[in-house]
Amino acid sequence: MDYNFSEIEKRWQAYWKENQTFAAEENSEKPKYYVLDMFPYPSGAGLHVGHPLGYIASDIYSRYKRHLGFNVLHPMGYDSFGLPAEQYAIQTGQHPKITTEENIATYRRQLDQIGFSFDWSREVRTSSPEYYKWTQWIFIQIFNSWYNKATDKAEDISTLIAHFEQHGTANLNAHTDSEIQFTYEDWSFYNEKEKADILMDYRLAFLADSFVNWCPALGTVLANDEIKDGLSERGGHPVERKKMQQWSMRITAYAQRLLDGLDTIDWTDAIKEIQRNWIGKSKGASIEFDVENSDKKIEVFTTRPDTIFGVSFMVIAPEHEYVTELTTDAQKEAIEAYVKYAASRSERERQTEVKKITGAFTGSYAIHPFTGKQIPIWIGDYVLAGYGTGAVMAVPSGDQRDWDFAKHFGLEIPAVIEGQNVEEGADDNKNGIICNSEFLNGLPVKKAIGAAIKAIQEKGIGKGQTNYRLRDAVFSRQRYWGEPIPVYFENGIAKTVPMNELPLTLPEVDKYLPTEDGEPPLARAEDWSYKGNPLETSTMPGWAGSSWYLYRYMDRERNHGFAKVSNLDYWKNVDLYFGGAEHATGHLLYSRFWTKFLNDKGFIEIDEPFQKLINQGMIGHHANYIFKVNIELEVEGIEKIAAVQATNLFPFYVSKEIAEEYSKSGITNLPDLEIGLAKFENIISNSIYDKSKTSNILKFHRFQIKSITEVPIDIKFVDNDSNFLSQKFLENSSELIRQKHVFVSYNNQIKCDREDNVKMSKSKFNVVNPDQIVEKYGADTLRLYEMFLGPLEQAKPWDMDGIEGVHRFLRKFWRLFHDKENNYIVTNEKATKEELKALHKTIKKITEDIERFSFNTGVSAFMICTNELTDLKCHKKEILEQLVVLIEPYAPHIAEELWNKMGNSGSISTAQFPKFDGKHLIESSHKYPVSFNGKMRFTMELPLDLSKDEIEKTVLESEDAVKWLEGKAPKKVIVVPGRIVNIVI
RNA sequence: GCGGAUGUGAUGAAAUUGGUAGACAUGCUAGACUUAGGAUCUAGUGCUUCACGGCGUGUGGGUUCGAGUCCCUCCAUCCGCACCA
Repeated sequence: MDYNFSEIEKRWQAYWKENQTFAAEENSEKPKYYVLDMFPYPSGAGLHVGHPLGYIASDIYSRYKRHLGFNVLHPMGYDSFGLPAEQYAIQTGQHPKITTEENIATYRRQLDQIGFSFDWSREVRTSSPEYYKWTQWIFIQIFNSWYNKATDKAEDISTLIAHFEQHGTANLNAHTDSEIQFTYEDWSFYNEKEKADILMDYRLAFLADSFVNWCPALGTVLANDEIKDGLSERGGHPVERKKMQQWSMRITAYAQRLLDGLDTIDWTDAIKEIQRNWIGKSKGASIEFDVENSDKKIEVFTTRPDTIFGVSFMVIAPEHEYVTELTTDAQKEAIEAYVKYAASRSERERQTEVKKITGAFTGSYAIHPFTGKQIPIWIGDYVLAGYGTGAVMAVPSGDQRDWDFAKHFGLEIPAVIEGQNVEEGADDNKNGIICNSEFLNGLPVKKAIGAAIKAIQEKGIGKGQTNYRLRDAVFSRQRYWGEPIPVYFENGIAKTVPMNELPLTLPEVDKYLPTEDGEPPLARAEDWSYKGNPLETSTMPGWAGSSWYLYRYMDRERNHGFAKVSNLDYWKNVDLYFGGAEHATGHLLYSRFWTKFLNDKGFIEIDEPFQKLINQGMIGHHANYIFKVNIELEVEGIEKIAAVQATNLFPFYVSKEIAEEYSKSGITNLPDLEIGLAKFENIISNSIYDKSKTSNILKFHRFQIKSITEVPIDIKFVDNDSNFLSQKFLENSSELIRQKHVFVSYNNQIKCDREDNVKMSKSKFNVVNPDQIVEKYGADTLRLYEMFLGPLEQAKPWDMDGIEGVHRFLRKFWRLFHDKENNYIVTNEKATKEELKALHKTIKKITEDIERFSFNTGVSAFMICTNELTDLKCHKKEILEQLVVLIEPYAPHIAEELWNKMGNSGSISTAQFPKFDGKHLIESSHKYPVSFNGKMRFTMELPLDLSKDEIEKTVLESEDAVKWLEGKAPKKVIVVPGRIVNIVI
C-alpha cells in the first residue's frame, strides 16, 4: 500500500505518548493558551462521531497555537457522575463505579486512536474521590458564605454573625429570603437552632423547600424530560408537584453580575441572549393587594404597573400558600379538584400547553387599591408557584394569557390603552396612550409606568422593583451516583464535615434504589452518619463537578488544595472553550457562578471562566422505529387479561403501515379479526415464534388494541435504503426475539419508520462509532472529514458519502512526496513563481480560516493546493516542507511522517508556522467581470494599473460590449478597479 | 407559549467588507486503462431551451448601478426552557 495510514498513525501515537509531546510546560516563559473541550459523560455506547467534532476543532486550534510558540494547555477528562450508570446499576446490580471505569477505558482507547494532542497527565474524573473531595470543599465554602450586597461580594458567614451580634439586622444589606428583623439583643437570646435557622436563610448553599416532580411509585424525583403526559417515562407512573426540602444554591445573588459579565466575554450573541433571558431581568413594581374580609395581602410583580386600572381579576398558582384560606366553602370542591389536577401537570406542560385554559374561582375577592372595586381571585396553572410571587394581577387587555383566561371564563376585559380593540386580543406594545385610568389618563405608556410606580409608593402598597426570572438552583439529587453532600445533622442543625476529613466518600449500598419510605439511596447505607449524627442522603447534581474542573486541570501535581495558586495565576481562565449550545443555561451559567464565588473568596483572580466560546453543532443521524402494539386479550374461557399483562405475555411489533392501519381502526375491536389472526399464524408458520408454547395463548377470540408505542430499533438491523428490518435479524435469534417478541409482517417484511437527523444516543440505537472509520480510513481521514462536513457551529446529519473524497485527497497529498512505486521523490529544486503562489495562497487561506474557526473551508484549501501542485508536478522541499507544517493541525500523523522523511528529527508539533508573504500573490492584471444592468455577460483581462477612465474606455470599445450595447449609449458605467465593471443601459 | 437559530444544485456545502452564485467534495453520465472493478485517470454535470436566450439562493415586497449578503412581511424546519448530560 502506498499511504499506509494505520502503520503511520500507530507509530506516531506511540511516539507522542512516549515523549509526552503534548504535556503543557510548567513554569514556562512562553505565553499561555488554554484550550478546553467540555468533558464528556462516558456513556455505555462509547464515543460516537459527534463527540470528536469539537475535539478535532479544538485540537486543530491547539496544535496551531503550539506552532505559534504558545505554551498550550489542552486537557481532557470525564464528567463521570450521572444517571445512565445509575440506571444500569438499578437494572443489573453492577456498581456504577465499575460501569464508569469500563466506559472510560473505552472512551480513552477511542480518543487515543484519533490522535488528539491532549495532555493526559492532567486528566480529571468528577467521580473520583480525589477530585470530588474538592467539589465538597467548594460546597462547604459556599455553605459558609453569605452575600453582602453592600460590598457586592460573597463573604464568610462569620462576618454576618458578627454583624448580628453587634447590630442585629439593622443596616444589613444582604441577599436573603428572610424577612425577619431582630436586634442584637434578640440575637443573643436565640438558641443554637434558632440562630442556625436564621443563618440558613443567608447561606449561599442552603436548605429550603422547593417544588419537585415527585413520582411516588418510583420513590424519586424526575426531570421534566423524564415525564411524558404527566406520567413517568419509565413505567408510566403518576407524577406530582411536591414541595420537598432540598439543598439549593443562591445563584440569584449573582444575577446582576452574571448579566454584566456577559459583556466582557467573547461568546456568540445567541448564547449570551439565552443567558440574559434565563436571568430575565425586568423592571416594574411589586404591588400588594388587600383581600376582602381577610388580613392577607397578595403580592404581585408586574412590569406594567401603568395598566393597573386594567386589572379585572387575579390569578394565583394552585400551589400558592393562601389557596386554602382564600377558598370559600362554596368553591371548596372545585378548587380542591383543580389543585389536584394541577399537581399532576408538569411545569413544562403548564408552560407549553397555553391553549388548554384551565382554572377555578376561589370565591374570594381582592380590593383594587385605587378604585376599591372587587377583583375575583382565581387559581390557574399558567401561573407558576416557583416563579416570582406565584401570583399575577391579570390585565386581560395587555397580556395574551390573561386575555385567553378572561375569554374562557367570561371575565371582564377593560381597555386601558386608547384605541384598543379588546375583542380581538391583548395588546402588549408599549407605544400607546393610557385611558380609563384616572390620574394616568393621557400619558404615554413609558411615562405612565413611572407615574404609576410613584402613586403606588405614595399609597404605601408597593414599590418600584427590579426582578430576575433566575431562580435559586436546586442542588439536591435523590440519587446514588453523585457527590455526597458533606453535611450531617446534629439535633436538626446542618453542620459540615470538617475539611480535613474530606472526601466524604460514597457509601456502599445494597440496591441503588430509594428506600421503601422514599428516602434517597444513600439512606440504605449502613451507618451513614458522622459521629453518631445522620449524614445528608441526597447527592450533588451533575453540574457540581463540572462547575470548577477547568481549574483542576491547571495543576497536574494535585497536591495544593483545589489547584496550585501559582498555576492558577499563570493559566488564569480558559481562552477558548468548545462545547454544545445545549449547555447554555446549565453548565455555562453555573460555572460562571462558581467562578465569581471563588473570586469573591480570593481563591482565584479571574471573574469569568471561559473567555471565548465556540458551540459546535450536533451531528445527527437517522433513527429507526418499529411499533409496539399494546393489546388487551380475551382468551377463550378465561377472563380478560389486562393490557400490560397481555402485552408482556404476547408483545408484538408492527411496521408503520400496520400501526397506522390499526390506529385508524379506532384502537378498539379490530374489524378484521381474522386478518389479525392470520397475521399471527403467519408469524408462527415462519417459526419466528415458538409454536409449541403459544398454542394456548392463540385461542383468544377477541383482542383490543390499547395503544401503539414507537420503539427505537438498532439502525444496524435496518436496511438503509428500504428501511426494511433485515432478514438476518428476523431469522437469527436476536435479543428481542429471545424475549419472545413477535413481529407481525406482510410477506415476512417489516418496514420501519425512519426519522432523520436525530441526536445520537444509546437509547435510540443510532450511534455511529468512529472505530470502524479509523480502521478503514485512518484517523487523519476522520479528522479531515469531520471538519469537511460543514461549518463547525451548524447542526448537520452524519453520512459517510463524502469520506472517500477526503481519503483520496490524503493519498493524492502523499503522492506529492512519492511516485507510483511509493519511492520518496522530494527534490531540492528551486520553486517556481506558480508554485510559490499556490503555497502562499494556501498559507493565507489556512491561517485566516483557523483564526475564524472555519475548518471546512480550510480542508477545501488543502485540496485546491494539492490539486494545483499535482498539476504543476511539484515535488520540491521548499514548498512541501511548509505545506506539511500547515496541514499538521488537521492531519498530524501524515504530517509527522512526511516531516521526518524530509530529514527533520523529532516532532513537527512545535515547528514554526509558515508565514504568509504577499509578494507571491501580486498580480499585474485582473479578469474583470463585465455586467449589463447587474447581469454578468463576459469577462475581460485588463492590467491592474489602468485608471477608472481607461478601464471604462477599453471595455466600452471592446467587441463584446458593442454587441451587448446594441447601439444604445450607456446611461452610466460603474467601474470598481480590481473588481468589476457594471454598465447601465 | 417564551427564547435562540437555520433555509443556496440530486447531496454535504462555498461565496470573509453588497461586486463573476454553486469553489471544494459526494453522486450521476460518458470515455480511457483493465481478465475484472467497489482501483486509477479524463471530460461533463443548477434548471430550462435545438439554439440565441430565459430563469435561478424558502415566500412576497423594498433599498441599490449591483442583493445569497442590507431592511420589512410571511412560511417551513431545528434547538433550549431549570433533576438528561
